[in-house]
Amino acid sequence: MGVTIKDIAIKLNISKAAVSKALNDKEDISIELKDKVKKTAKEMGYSPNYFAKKLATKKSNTLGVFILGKENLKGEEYYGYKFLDGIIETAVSYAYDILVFSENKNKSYTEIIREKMVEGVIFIGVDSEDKKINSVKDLLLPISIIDFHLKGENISFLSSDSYKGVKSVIDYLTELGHEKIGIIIGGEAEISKRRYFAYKKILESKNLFHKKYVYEGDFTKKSGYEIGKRLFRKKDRPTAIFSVSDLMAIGFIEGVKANGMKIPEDISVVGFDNIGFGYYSNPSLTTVDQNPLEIGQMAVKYIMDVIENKNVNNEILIEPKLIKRKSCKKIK
Amino acid sequence: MGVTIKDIAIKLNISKAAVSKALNDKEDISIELKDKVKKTAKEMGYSPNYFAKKLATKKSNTLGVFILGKENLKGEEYYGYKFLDGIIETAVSYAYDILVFSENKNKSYTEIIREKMVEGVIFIGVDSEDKKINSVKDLLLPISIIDFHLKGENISFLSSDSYKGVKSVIDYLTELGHEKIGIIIGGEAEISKRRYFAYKKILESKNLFHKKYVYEGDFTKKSGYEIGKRLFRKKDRPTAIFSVSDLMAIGFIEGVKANGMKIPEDISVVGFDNIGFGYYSNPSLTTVDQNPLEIGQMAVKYIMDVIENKNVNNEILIEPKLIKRKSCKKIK
DNA sequence: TTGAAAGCGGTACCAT
DNA sequence: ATGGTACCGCTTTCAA
Repeated sequence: MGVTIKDIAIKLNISKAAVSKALNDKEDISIELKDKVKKTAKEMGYSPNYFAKKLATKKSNTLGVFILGKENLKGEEYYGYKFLDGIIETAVSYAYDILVFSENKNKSYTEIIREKMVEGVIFIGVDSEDKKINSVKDLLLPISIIDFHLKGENISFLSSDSYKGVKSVIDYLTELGHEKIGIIIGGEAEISKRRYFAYKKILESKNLFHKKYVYEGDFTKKSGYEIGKRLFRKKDRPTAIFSVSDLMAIGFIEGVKANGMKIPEDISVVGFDNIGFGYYSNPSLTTVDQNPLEIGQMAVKYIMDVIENKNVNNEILIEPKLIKRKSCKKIK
Repeated sequence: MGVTIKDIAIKLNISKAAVSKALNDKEDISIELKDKVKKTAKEMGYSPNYFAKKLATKKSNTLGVFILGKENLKGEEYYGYKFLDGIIETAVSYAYDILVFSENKNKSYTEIIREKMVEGVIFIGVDSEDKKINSVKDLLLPISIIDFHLKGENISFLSSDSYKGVKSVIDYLTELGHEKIGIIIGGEAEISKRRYFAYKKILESKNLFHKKYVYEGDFTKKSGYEIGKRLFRKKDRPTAIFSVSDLMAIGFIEGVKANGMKIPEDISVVGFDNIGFGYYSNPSLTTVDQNPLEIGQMAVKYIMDVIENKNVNNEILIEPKLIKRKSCKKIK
């Protein structure tokens, strides 16, 4: 099996070198020969042997993707796969292949990377306690890490831009006429704090921040529910609520409805994360999508830019997307 | 960069051949030399060049995975990625690499497969209208296709076993004392029909089947809700409901609760699919997990079995797993 | 513009 | 048990 350039060379009675050059569109070869070679290559069903090519050129044209952190979840969906679409799509556009790896007890990240000869690596789902990750610094390969900070020569950090995400929420709500905008936070979690700070800063700049509209949950749906339920009794209620997570937002909606109030008629609500169920909740949930597609795309682009010696920024924040659904209403 | 076997050979003053044999644990080489070679290889930081090896042996040790059908979804989660865990894990255990591909306008499946020289291919998310898939028959490679039938030499069909899944539901409910077990079906959808037939067959064998307990939804959450809401008025109600999908089950629960009835006190409910939100619903939803992990594992195993010339079965049905949560109650 | 030949880093056959 | 060497399929330098 397998037609090789040698076969083509013999058939056309020319040299292997000429065939190779023709097939690779090199300059120093006549157009006529190029066409002839390409034509017969197609006729003969030629398909290049990538391993021979890679051996000769010492370029693997391959990126590695480590998909980690799946064992820490209980029943929840694994978020990490969402980046894969953007990664594959972009890699293909650069004619790169994607090799996927997972946790491996027997081999270190470095060993795997070296063995497979990838030209760049993307890490998804790195655990904050992961010590082994440090060793990849020595590789000097371009590396993109999603949602995890690691300082190093050609290492980038990618994440969605919390500030812009929150800003899009507040802008949207103010456009709809809301001025009393509450927030449901999630305790001390890093991610909750970041979103809360953005919220506070933005509202303060508009003189709309009020401590009394800050409600403290704990990232569970139940905590959102309780807040929604208690809301009924308050005399001074916000007209809109921004929940730092979709799950609490959905709990909140249920809690509010449990008292006979209506969403969005009585209060508008916006979540954050764009979990699958928000699409089906009642009403469907307006939320912020972290834009994992673009994060994946940029992870690849960073690596390509390093390979092509372009200037790069090691801190890449992606603008999240506001997904407008039915849980918000224009007032006034 | 890159220590090669030649470097090792020079250092130890032996031949490349000896080094190669030692590193590959061949029989015809002394143990002493083996140890010595391995030791210095490690010292020198040797890492094999996989491309050279693959070129020489003509074995790629690589599997390709096509991840398809992502553009047909609106807001829902993409299910296909769930198979990836099992695929990667199993491939690693066979020392195979995984190359992932996606839709590609410019190249056919066959072209990609041939170019990348994979030894086997797994298809995820093949569209039922996909004509191009037929061409892969000519490849004669071992191919595993999840949830899609394609007849061919070394082509396997993998899916979860609907019958066993439904059986585990009914068995569980009868164990809990239920005899009036209703079902919410989803119209004419293939998947709904399969589950309904299993339900009917199993209940009939126990003389528990009654047409009046069959409720017709349409796979939307809303349809489940309506059924739940109407249930209140019926004089003869089932004590348990099996919904052919989680989404309808969750809608049903909401509908039932809207009338002040309680789950699972007034009626037990079981879903199917194990969507992420079932874990958070109130009460959390007992459901059937299709066991995508094992499907992924078996997809790889099939390919390996073909490669190793073992006997294989081209129709692989995986036993789903019943996930017991809080939406069912023992009666009597 | 074309071709001969060396080399990429291994493997494997055949001698020794 | 160890080594010499051809070869896997392609690229690339240098000469023609």
